[in-house]
Amino acid sequence: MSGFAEDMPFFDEPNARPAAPSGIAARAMAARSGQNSAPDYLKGLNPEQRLAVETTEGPVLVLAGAGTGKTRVLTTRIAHILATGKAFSSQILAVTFTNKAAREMKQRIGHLIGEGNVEGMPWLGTFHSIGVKLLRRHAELAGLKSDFTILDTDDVVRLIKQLIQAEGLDDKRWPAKQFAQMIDGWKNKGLGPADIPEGDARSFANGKGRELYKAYQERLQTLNACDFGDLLCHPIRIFRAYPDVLKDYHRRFKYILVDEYQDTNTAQYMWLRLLAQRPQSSPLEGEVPAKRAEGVATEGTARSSSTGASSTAARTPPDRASPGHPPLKGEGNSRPATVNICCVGDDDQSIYGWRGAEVDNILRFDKDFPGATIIRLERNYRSTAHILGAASHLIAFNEGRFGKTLFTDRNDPEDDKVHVHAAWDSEEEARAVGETIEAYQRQKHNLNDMAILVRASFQMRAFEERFITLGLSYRVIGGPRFYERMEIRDALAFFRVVANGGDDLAFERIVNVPKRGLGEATIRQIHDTARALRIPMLEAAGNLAESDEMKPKPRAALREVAANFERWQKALETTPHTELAETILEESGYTDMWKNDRSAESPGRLENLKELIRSMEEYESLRAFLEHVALVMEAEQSESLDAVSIMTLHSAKGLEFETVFLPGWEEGLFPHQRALDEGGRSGLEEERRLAYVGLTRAKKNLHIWFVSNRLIHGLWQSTIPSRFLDELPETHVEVAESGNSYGGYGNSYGGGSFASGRGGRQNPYGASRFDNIGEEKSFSNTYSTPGWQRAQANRTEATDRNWGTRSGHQVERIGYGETDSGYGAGRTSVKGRTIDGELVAKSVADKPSAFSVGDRVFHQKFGNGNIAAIEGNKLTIDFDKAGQKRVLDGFVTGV
DNA sequence: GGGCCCAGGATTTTT
DNA sequence: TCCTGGGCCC
Repeated sequence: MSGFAEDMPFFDEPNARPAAPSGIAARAMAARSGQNSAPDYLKGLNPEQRLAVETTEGPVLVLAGAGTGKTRVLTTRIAHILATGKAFSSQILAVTFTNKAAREMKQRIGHLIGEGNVEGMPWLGTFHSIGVKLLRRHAELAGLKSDFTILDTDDVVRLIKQLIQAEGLDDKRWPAKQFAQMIDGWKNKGLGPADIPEGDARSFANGKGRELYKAYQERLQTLNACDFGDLLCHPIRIFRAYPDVLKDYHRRFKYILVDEYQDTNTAQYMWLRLLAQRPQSSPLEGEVPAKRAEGVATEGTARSSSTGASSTAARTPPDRASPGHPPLKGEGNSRPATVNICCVGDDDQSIYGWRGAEVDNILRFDKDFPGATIIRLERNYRSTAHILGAASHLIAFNEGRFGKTLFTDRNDPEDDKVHVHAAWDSEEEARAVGETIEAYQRQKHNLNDMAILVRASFQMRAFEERFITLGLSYRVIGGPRFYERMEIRDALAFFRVVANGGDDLAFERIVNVPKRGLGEATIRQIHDTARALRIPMLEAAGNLAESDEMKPKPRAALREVAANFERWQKALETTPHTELAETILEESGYTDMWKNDRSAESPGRLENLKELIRSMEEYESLRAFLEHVALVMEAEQSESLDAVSIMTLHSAKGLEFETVFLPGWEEGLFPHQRALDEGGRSGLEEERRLAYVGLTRAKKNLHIWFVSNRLIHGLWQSTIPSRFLDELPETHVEVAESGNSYGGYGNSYGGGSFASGRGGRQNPYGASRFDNIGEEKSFSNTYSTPGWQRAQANRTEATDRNWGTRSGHQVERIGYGETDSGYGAGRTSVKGRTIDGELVAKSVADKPSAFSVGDRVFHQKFGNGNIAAIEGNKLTIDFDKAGQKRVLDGFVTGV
């Protein structure tokens, strides 16, 4: 990564001299078709976008900054390839990460070239959906049948738990969930049981990690099932072991496009490389519009005749290209040995490293694909100059990046600077954000145009609570997904068994739902019988029901279950699937179960079940629906309501809003402590990219908040403003006077960086690994300024107050009235705060309370009340108005 | 099988 | 502090 600096001149090349060979070709072509009568779909593209669209041959990396028209380029590029007859839609492989992105692309291509023409595009989809498609065609090469089932995380965990128990291991000491994550991690890297590092193998299950992984894969095979990772790993293995198969796809795919390339993990990378590499590419390939019948995508893909023999040959290490390979630019017309692959992404928006994404993939694109054209899209159509200025300045603190600078032509002196606000605590923060939103609302802004983007979901609650009291409509995006709800998964399990009697995991899930008195013992018996006879559990249950090995009660229950499924399976052929689904839920007693349930959630669950049935209507058959569900774990949100969106920064990627609120910019929360502890410097850089993503979501108005006190795990902790605030450029930022100021009557902040001006960075408190990262260059003087030294000298538990006063003279009004005493930092409980694992703020939480039961006290938020109980410094108080609450004694005063 | 109690965990998330 | 999941008892 450090090598990038030297390579920089090359990276700048495409912009400096856009007329790379392929560019010339593209231009020539455009000229031929008449420059002035350029097709409609090319109109309105800027020169870089157009270059990205028209450079169809050879490897191309499009570095598309936030808001620079990435999707537009991708879709127009496809439209262009189709419209110019370079390939049929069935010869284009276009991969995305999410179904949403795939859907959007399909739609937009449709708009460009007419709906009728897109219907092809059979190979536009997510990595996983394309993986399934490949695997269904060649299942037998992976030891599966083509109707294999796809397990979700829940199934996987249950299965692993069984295996751990079968090994005679303590499933508490070795949690199945953890192992499932390990397997996932290995599969993200494309590693099979034989490939995993010895250390990894030893670290789990008393050194049995490898055997367990192997056992897991074997079990999947007997179940004729795959997990998500396998959808990529199996095809990789097949491609490696059966060159004929791979070659067939080489012939098929003339153009490969990849969206969000910075998010690819190693397995996805390997998969792409296999498809993209053309060892003996024909000189004509990709140039002659294929008018042969082959293009019509007959399903009869050449299959290797040698079935079985599931290959273990592919034990080669990850397919990385030699890093030292110099870029072969300007090699005239010689065609690189790779397909026409176009990857679009933004290294600055790589925020999924923690789940296996390798930013490195995008950073070494030109090494992997020598002769690559790199095109930067830096013209931003989304945000104001202030927002872009702030974002660019911040992201420049990262080292491992290509380096782009977004710019805009927009220059409206009316545009607001980025607002930074301080608040006392998270409630105050929520209140202030609420007020700001209402102020915007009064100016006729739509709630739909506003979003609150948080780092961690626990932050959402304060906003929700506040908005409920205000009567402000909001919608939470993300959270528990529809298909992850218990009732939905149960229902799906019934359907899965009906569609595929061999789906043991689904069978186990619902065999005793609703309760039929089939306890663990019975289930074990079914399990054992099934294993012994190598038959599905459903079948084993049927056999047992007819034998006399069972006690009468479970026997009757089993008989009923078996009869039910038999009946439903028959009905599958004759009954419309939505109708059948309803019947199943009725006859199994599942709907009744929830109808009889008196808990608060049951009406919602019944509603969800109805919704499930409704959503099935869009699919042709039960099987088609199940396939969809396995791959699409999302539920559509209704857009009709005008509401503020609340979501995590992660789920905000790719979205944009007129007005964006970014609360919680405090050390420990953002950047998140765990990211720092576990990810070190790259962890910090990823957090910074997350901040960058957050900033660049805003079109016009951007408000950042930090608080001095946050309730974490039930204890109030004093906090320090995020280092990212220091990394915002003064010229584009305005520090608001008070928490709820709006539209900026606050005076501009003139005291240098947040760090030096406010003192109290983390540095004073302990040795930090991160002290000299990123900021060192710009703020190398930070720690020697008089301000910092003063701060260090003054550093006491009352830091909060310093923050307060720093953020404006009106701090008092952040509280409610003249409240220094009530919130006196001296009595505020400060839970031990760690920096790099070191306890830096001594806990004062265990001092006994000075109050006694029955005392009349006053609390800033809850008003007057009487102390009902005391536990150390925690008081239970019956408030006159607010009811009974537990508060820390530092927050109340005697009356 | 249901309810109670205690321990442990409490970023981010797609497929 | 608050929620979840699992163990244990009736």
